[in-house]
Amino acid sequence: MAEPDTSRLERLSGVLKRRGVLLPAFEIHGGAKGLYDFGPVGGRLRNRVNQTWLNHWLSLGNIVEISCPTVTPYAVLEASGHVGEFSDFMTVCGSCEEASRADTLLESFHSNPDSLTKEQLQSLLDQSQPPCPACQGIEWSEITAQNLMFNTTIGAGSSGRPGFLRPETAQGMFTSFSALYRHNRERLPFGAIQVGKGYRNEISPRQGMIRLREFNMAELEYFINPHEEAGHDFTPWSEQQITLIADGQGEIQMSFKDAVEQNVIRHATVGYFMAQTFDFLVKVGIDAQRLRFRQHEADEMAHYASDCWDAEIHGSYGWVECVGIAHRGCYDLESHEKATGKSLRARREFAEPQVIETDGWTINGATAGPVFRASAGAVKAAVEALPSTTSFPQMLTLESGEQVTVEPEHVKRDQRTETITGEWYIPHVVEPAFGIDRIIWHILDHAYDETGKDGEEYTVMRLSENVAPVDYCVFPLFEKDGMGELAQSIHRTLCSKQNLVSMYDSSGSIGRRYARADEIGVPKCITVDHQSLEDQTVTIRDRDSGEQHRVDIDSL
RNA sequence: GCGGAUAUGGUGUAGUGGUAACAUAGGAGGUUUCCAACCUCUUGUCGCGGGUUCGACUCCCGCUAUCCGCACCA
Repeated sequence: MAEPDTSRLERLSGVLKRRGVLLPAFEIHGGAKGLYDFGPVGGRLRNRVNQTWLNHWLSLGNIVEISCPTVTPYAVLEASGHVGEFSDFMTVCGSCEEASRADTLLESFHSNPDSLTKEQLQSLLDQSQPPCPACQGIEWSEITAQNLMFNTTIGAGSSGRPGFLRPETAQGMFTSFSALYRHNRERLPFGAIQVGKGYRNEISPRQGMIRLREFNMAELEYFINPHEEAGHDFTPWSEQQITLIADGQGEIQMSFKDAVEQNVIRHATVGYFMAQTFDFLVKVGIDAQRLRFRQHEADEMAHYASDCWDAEIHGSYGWVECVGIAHRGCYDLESHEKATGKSLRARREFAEPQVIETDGWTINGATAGPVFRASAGAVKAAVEALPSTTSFPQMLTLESGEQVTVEPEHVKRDQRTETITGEWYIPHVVEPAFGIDRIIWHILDHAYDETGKDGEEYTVMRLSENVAPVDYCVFPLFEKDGMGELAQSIHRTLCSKQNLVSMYDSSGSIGRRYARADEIGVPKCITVDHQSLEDQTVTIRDRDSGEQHRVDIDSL
């Protein structure tokens, strides 16, 4: 692997800033850490990547797009576990003032300090006095909770409710489950996708686009019935060898199909979405040779997850996690169900209806109720536990220890046959979560090519046509004899077409204009020359080959 | 969050206690029959806030941001 080339990184960042792709946000006010603008070129690029992502998943046929608020009530994120998970308990060294995480300090004093409450951590810290990793001091300040989510108040004054800016889009998909389930005619599997902003108040954002405080994310929540075999078709990827870093096996090369069959990938749906993710990333211009999937080790995974893989892309910052694909079990829906008491379940019918025969006794409410009053419920439970052969009157000892005599008129025979045709279950979820900014960074990183054209420095952004921010540049060879007017009219015709962006450029020599177009990755340049005026044809130049061919204006 | 370095046109750099230079880029015009050519004209800059000083881009302090280590990264 090549050494990180920092000067290439600097030149790339320079191009991105100069050409309006990525810029530090609010720079005239001094800038803000971890916040970036997508400029006039980058904004379009981001949109194209988002659109390609949406189309990629919508094409599967059972996936719908939704959009949920970024402002999220406290209770939602408390139920999801984020309030707990996103809090770090910090303590500060008394001698060198270095801040440390309390659970990290206490790792050698407890098997799982992450699971302790703030109070437990405090008392363990006081007892064990771990040395400061920076200065070996053992004096520690009181533990404080630091939350990595942005706090806000929803509403004003005393009626305001606490809330957060969402740290991920996923919770909206879970809280909307009932609407999604109904929309999908109450049939699983189905998925919901959403692209949008997420927020994490990182202590120390670094490395440009890699760790941001506000970021673009795209998530799919795919709801499945755990009682059903997944049955995915992996033949489209059968020739494709993928680099996998499997838990305990190191780096291996194999196809998705083999990985699933050999249980390296532990769930077929996870494998299927890994394959789909691979296709998406290649589609938007990620170099397949610099893409790998890394499995989370057992202790790295959230406790409820059964398998989790990260798609990692190699670029100027080394290998960076850009997509996480996790089998989350029923954790999320169950958490919201517990917190709200609302059912977030799907129905499955049994292959064979279950017949339950009941033969026993129950109380006659009209007679037993007035007699036993407050104990009537307990009497009912005791009577229903009796075998059908019991005869009355009968002395019973209730759970409370109270003794009662149940007379024949207090009871009636209960003989029923119940047929249960199915059950309500909590669906399982497979979640591919994409860090769009990180992917865009790597698209640019992989596309950025410094060629030594005629011994001079020359840069080309070899962006995929699927995501290129500008589709066409239209140039008049010279702005005279009507060439400018013809080029303008072609430019406007192209712009009026859906999902097409064209740029008109007439300043500077033709070579300079090609160079400008190459630098922002315009795939095709159209040039109007003298011949165009005579026979209504133009030349089209291909960015990567530099070759030109002549076509009719009407065929554009 | 801690330590170190840095901050000058759009970009990359030079430089000075008396308000700034070079390259490149941008605009207008000219020239040119297709890959950053050339000529003329032109636009635009000392991160922010204090202090010292007659005067601060320059010296001092604070802040912010960037880069590099350390720590952190569900």
